[in-house]
Amino acid sequence: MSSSVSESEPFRRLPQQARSRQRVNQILNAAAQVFEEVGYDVASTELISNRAETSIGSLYRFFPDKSAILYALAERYAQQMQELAAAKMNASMVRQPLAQVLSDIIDAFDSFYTSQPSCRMVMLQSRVSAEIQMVNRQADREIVKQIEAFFALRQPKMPTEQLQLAALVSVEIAGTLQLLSLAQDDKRRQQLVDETKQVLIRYLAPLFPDTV
Amino acid sequence: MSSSVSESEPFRRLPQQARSRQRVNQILNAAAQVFEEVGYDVASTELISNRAETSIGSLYRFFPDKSAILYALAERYAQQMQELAAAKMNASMVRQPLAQVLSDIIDAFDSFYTSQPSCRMVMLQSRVSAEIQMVNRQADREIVKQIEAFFALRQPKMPTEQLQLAALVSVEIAGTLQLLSLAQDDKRRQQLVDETKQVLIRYLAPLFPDTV
Amino acid sequence: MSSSVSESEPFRRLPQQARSRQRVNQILNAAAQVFEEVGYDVASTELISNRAETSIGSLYRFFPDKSAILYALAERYAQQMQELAAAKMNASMVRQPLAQVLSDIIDAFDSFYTSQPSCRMVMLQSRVSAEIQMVNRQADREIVKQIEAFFALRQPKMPTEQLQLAALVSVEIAGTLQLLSLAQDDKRRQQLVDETKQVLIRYLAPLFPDTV
Amino acid sequence: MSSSVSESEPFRRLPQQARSRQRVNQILNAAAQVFEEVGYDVASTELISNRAETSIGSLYRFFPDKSAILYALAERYAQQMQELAAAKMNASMVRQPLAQVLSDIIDAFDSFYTSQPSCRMVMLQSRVSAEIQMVNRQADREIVKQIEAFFALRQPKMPTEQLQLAALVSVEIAGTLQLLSLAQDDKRRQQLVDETKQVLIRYLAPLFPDTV
DNA sequence: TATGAATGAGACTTCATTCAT
DNA sequence: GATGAATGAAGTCTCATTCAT
Repeated sequence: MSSSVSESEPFRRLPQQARSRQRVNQILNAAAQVFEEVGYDVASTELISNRAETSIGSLYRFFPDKSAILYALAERYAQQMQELAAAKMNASMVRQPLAQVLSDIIDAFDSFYTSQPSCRMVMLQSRVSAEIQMVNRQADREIVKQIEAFFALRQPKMPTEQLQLAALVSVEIAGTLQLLSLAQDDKRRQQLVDETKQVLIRYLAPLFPDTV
Repeated sequence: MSSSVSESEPFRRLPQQARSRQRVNQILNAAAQVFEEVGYDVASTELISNRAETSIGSLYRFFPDKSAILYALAERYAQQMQELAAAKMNASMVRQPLAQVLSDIIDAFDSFYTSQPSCRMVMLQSRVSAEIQMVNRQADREIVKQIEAFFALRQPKMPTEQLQLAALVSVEIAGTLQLLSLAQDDKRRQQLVDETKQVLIRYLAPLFPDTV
Repeated sequence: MSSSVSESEPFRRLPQQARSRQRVNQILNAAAQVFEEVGYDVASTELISNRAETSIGSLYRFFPDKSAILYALAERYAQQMQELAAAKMNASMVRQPLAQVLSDIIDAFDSFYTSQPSCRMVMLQSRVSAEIQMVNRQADREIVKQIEAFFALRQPKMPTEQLQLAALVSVEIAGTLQLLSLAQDDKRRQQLVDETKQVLIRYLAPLFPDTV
Repeated sequence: MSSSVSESEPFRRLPQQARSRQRVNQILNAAAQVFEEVGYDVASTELISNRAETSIGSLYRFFPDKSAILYALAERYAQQMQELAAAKMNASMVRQPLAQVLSDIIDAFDSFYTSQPSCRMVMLQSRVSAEIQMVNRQADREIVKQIEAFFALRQPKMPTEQLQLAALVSVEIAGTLQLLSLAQDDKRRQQLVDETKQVLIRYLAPLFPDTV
């Protein structure tokens, strides 16, 4: 079985891992599509593996069960968002006006969500599932921490607890309004994006009085 | 069939309706418990009917399928919340300071959620399910309209669209932060409740300059 | 409950029975319709009782279970056919040519079946059900006996066993071809009716050489 | 998926097909037994899969629902009968006396039915079910066509319509009498078999005057 | 390692039948 | 007697997961 191809393929050391990673991504991409199209509950593992052009057996090689796919997907999106946040909220932006930074990051997230239509459903569903299983998704915490760190740079004297709270509340607000905006038509979505900026600015301005 | 006995025995229908309503409530209460305990997906109609001390057949007499129970429950909660909002935001409160009204209503919702532990899960899950089925839950819209009307009383000159947007955004923010707060310990929850008030006041104050 | 109408209805002795009979007929008529429309298996007792404008409880007052309705219906049809056969095959027809008698009776049955569209399904289904339960429907036997008796009149010297066999075979043939004919369009049905006459004449002629 | 492995391992598909076919046959054989023992309605798919020593899931991999099993079984029997008819009624028998050919084929069918006790029930039930669903079973038509072709060989000048009618009527008569005979004890069954031959000979003789 | 046939627990649902009113 | 809500056994079928090839 394996002997018939043993000489024909030159490189095999690294590709092993690379192919696994590729396979995982195929599956995640397929799952993202399928979850978006029919919802998590209705999506069957068979449908996902078909869409990924793999077998169901391969799917289970990489994911212990169906929910693991959802979580991995949520993790992947969360990581991408974290990178986005990192790019827009790093130390070099500390001197920028807060309104500018917020506006930029919210626009960036809007672009991201818009270009990843499945993200919305994955986020919603993984949130509900995580709730039920009382799982605290690590990636979510990360982004909050990042923003907290950014806030700390701007207001070093503020107590950690308050920084944390502000970061958490900001992320939560931005998250829901974002999710809400994605269900609307384009005009309405833009309104909601703008309103999100307003909400956050007004909320945060008193906390960062000299850097707005 | 039902018309042929109309002259005799005036209250035959009524008791039946009452019993039906009671049965429906038994089932909804049981479902609320079960959904909270094990989550919507894991909850089986059999488990719900057992918990309701009814037969599975009776359950299916009143609800076409499991999701119908979820929606009915969400509807019931939504209606209760609507009544809560109506009580706290009626015309007689127009002259009260906005901060006061907001604080009261947020506290009221906090009490409500706290006393109805299943509400959170039901809201989360029905939101996700509704998303998938693109169902726009009427009850959700109602509460937004109510708040919009309240805002209109305080700022009659504001364009409808802006009123709408402010109401929607406010409801959405209060909703998530509430949901978030319920997952926390008591101290943290109180912090989040207070922060919710802050967020909304700061967001709404510029829109209602003379009535804060 | 029963006191409120006790004086208003004058006659009550006989009507008791008469009403029962009427109720039974309502149910049988409804069942005939429903069986024809959706088939025996799919027909639910609730649907039948609704169609009969009675309650399901009443239905079960008169029939111990669902199959009893089918059998009662089959019995009713069988009895009607028996009467038909009796009318067309009595002693006064012994001197008529056999071909004439056969033709008349087959036409009579054709009219009967055509006017009772549900008969076909009832006969088919009750036959299968009876097969399974190894029930020998009495009414079926009756009609065979009747024809046997008629044959005996025309050929007194023929052994009973042969008479029986001829009667059974004739009834069976006429039955299937009839049932087959009813599934065809009008022209084809007439062809089959005519062919049925041919088959039986040719089969029976040698048995009744001097009375064809 | 299936194309990417086409070059290696030439018989991967074949064994699978063979196993599938075997599995299908297991299920059909089990179903035949079960249908005969308890009747179609009472037979459950679970019972069938147990009897087939398979899982219910496998059963549903091959058959969409219970009725599909019945139809497949009916189809299988019909095909076997067709082959039987083909063997007994081919062109080489055209010069044989018709009485001989009929006798042979009726005996052959009698042996077939006797050796396949479930056949009777399946035929009866599938006929009723097909009636209800207005399905015209192809296999039934085939055998009629075959006999029609055989008749045409013997009487080329007879109009097609008459050939068709004669074939249909013959099949129908042989079918019922066969089915009837199977419900009888051995002696009676033989009588009915003989009588079936008589009926058909007398019916067909005038149509094929020079080849009886 | 990849495959996909096989598994079977368990979900949803129906409907014949009962029985309190 | 009549009613129809209630019952729950039993059915059909799905799908996450396993495992032989």
